[in-house]
Amino acid sequence: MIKYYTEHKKILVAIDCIIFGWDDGQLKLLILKRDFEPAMGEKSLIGGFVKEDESLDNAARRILYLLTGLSDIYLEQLYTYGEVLRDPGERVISVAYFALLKIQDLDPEHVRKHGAHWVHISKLPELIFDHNVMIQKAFKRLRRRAKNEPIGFELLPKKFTLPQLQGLYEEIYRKKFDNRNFRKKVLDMQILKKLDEKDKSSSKKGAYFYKFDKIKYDRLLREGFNFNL
Amino acid sequence: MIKYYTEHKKILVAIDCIIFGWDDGQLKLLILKRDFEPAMGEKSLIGGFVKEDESLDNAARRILYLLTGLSDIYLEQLYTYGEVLRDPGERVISVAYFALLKIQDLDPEHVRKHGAHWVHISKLPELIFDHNVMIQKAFKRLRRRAKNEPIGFELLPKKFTLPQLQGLYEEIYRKKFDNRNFRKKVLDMQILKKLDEKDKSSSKKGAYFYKFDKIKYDRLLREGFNFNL
DNA sequence: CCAAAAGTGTTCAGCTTACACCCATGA
DNA sequence: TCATGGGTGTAAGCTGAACACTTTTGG
Repeated sequence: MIKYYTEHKKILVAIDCIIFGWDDGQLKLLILKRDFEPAMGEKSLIGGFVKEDESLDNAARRILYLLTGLSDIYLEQLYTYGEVLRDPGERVISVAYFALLKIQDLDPEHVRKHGAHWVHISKLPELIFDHNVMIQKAFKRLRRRAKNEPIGFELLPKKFTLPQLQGLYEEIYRKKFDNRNFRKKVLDMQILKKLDEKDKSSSKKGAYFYKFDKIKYDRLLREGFNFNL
Repeated sequence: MIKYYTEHKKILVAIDCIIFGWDDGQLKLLILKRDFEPAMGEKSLIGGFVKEDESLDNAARRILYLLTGLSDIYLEQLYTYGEVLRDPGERVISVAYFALLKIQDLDPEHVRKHGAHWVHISKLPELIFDHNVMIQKAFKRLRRRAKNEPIGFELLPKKFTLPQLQGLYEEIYRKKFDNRNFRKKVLDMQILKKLDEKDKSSSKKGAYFYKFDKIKYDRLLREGFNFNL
């Protein structure tokens, strides 16, 4: 193969993943204790370097799979961080990815074995480099998406109750919603299937389970429908 | 300096700029005829490689300055394209930037000398690699921003008329707006200063010039105001 | 029987949209 | 004087926000 760009310098390219999960009524992030220099022992996002023969998206998927054992994670490129001195080890450009997963799909052992753990978004420690900045951006992206795309369902279990869904949104937007208005808006979209089953785990009366109806959602999309919460 | 990441491969990182301009009532893009291999002679976006000692943002500014002679351009990172085979010359990751400028600030000679020219967005030719995809994304970004941020004023001259502003928005959204509603909405935001001067170039009656009042806009922002059109 | 969470409708305000005519002026 | 583009107000519909009580049932 002829190389055309030989006069230009190459640069290390990394991936960092901001992974959101929803657990026990709380929005959490997956954080790692770094086991290599520089900054060994400090807290960081999950990351890795992009290989010569893989796309950015594939690199992100590989890194996520390595750490979670999951391959069907919601994944979206977030932003690329390229300050010259952002990594004290060497010049590294980092492409940040935004990921959502259902914590209950995860093998807790697998995660712990890799030194990762979940941290509530209000209790984030100081992370290395510009990782806290990345998280800020990811959180904004989460808010925008949650308003306009049905991505909340990527965090909840397949079967969820309306109080759970509302709790998730209240955590994402850090404010309370009126439950009558919230339920009305969600149900009016007609993208949820009500199940006969109830979740009795958090009340005596029990709350009906719902499922996100992706087929119907996709059909409505084609008809010009817009998700809006 | 100790190198920590020696086992990882480096990759070429490029910048590509999607540059919007507003001229003669039309939304245009700045396009280049490529003067190096591969794909010499084909049409492309303005681009270049990131140097070892410059940030991504600075690389984008450098490349824009080189081509336009301007340094106060609206500039925003758009997305990073990283398919392995996107550039047939070699593996290159490209960070796309989204830029807006006032065509009348530009020295037409300077631009022409570099082989660049403006193309109306509906008459875009086939560009190299994934550049057309980048433009699609940039156009979506433009639409989102134009709705929620006062970026239309980056494209218009300092003094502009309301019919001009409306024309710009109609071109961005490819649809007509009701002029009464449009004017009302814009003026209600109270971020335009009406001048005494009129533009008589496109009608006998003449249309009043306005200026975007950035000071006032910034003050309103701090008070929780949101631009919305 | 009672505590605790689930579920349910209506009203009002504000915003968006639709819509048509007069004004100023240069040619 | 007339053709051309600039400028103006109002009514109807829709959407978002506020608001309080009944239901269910395990303990």
